[in-house]
Amino acid sequence: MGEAVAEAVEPEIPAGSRIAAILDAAEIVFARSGFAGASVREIAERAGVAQALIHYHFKTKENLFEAMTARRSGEINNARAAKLDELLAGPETVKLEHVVEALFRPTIEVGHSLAEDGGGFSRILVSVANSSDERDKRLAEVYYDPIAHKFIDALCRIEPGLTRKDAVWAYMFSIGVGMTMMARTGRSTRLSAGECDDSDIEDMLSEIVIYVCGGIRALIGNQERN
Amino acid sequence: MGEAVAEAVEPEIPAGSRIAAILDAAEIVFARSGFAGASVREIAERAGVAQALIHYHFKTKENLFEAMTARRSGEINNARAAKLDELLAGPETVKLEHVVEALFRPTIEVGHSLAEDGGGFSRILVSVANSSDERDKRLAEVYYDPIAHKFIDALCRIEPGLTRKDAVWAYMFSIGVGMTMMARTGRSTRLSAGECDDSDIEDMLSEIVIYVCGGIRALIGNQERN
DNA sequence: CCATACTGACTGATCGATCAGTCAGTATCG
DNA sequence: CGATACTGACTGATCGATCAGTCAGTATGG
Repeated sequence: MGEAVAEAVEPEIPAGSRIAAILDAAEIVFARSGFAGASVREIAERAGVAQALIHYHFKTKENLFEAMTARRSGEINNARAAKLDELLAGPETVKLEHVVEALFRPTIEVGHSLAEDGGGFSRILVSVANSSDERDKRLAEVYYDPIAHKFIDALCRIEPGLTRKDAVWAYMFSIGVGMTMMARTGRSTRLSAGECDDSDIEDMLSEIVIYVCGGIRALIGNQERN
Repeated sequence: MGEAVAEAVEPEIPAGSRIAAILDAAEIVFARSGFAGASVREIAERAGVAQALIHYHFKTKENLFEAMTARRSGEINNARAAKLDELLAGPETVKLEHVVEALFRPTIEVGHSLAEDGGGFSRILVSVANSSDERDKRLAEVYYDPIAHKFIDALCRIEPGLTRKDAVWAYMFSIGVGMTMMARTGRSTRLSAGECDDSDIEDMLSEIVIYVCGGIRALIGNQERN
């Protein structure tokens, strides 16, 4: 099948437009305050537009939130899919470590742009992924389930000892580990007196890859335990 | 030093009291709507008390949130500490699997009470743990850092090959995996067409223990990689 | 000339918090 | 004993602030 996957709703967003300014502002404000805690007023102020313009373009606060989510999710998942396809298309055997890196690296590289403290869309992604709220669950399903299936399929293919069930658990748990990285709470820095710096992306990512691959491999050959 | 650790602020909460009713209601409403999304009015209504009574007892919405958090966190971490101390006090060598279970089981057993859909305090814990909000960060630090240090120390003791730095990463990543379990989004069920049921606590917990122990062990002997 | 982009002024609803005041119980004192 | 003083628990009413959303009208550019 083709390559375009998750857009078709977004009719392109001119980079310098007021719409892009609104989405940028929304990303920062929603990241800091969450959906309920954010106000359309503050987003408008930060974007330098009238509040009514937001309602003119997006109609509701919920639509704005979804548009902002869709924009970054498209970026992230296109990059993820490209990396994964490249790995799977190659002639040599695929290392689990490379798949895991394809899963995580685009998320942090896209997610940590904007927002002065480096935690822009990442923070939103964390709360959406962990929320039981109906809106957030729908967004996770629409924008992240397709890529999840791709990675689960890849896990099954490169690790034939992994049952489908354990591959799904492996994926879910690994995403959970990734959330630690995305949340950027500074807790690891505090708990380690500075040794584990969660703003040092490369260091954290290398540790995560080791841990996650170890976890996934531990699930292989697990089918007779049930 | 003594044994009492995290209370001393709470002057006991009579089980059948109105205060307990308010805390129960707060737990349900905050779990569903988050801090900003919840309203003191709704909590009062669910508790069957006047809204003003909540302000009489707790002064502010923030104080109410903290009191509710403190109550359950005390339950959870007392149970965690008891299980861990019991393991470490025994004569035989401590298995990593048992430490991991001591970390997670109290969390789900306490956290999944109340709230019709089984996701009561768990949901609050997830959002607090992953939030970059100052209030949530303070709560995590006050109520969860002490027990975190206990478990990190235990990891270092039973797995001498683990550096302190990697033990902190191991702890952080493992908590991240646990969050997957606490969030109860139903996503694993959806992604697996029913095979991975995140409301089947025992099944999920046994998978998590395998994955987390595999991840932690993969970090052992990692010091020369940097 | 007309659609698209955009705005200031506004609305009704709802928010957390505060208020004066009620009421049952309890200690104090003659 | 009974009157007085005082307490904590609790409430209905209401405060000002803020919320998302609406609308009539203006500017602009093809």
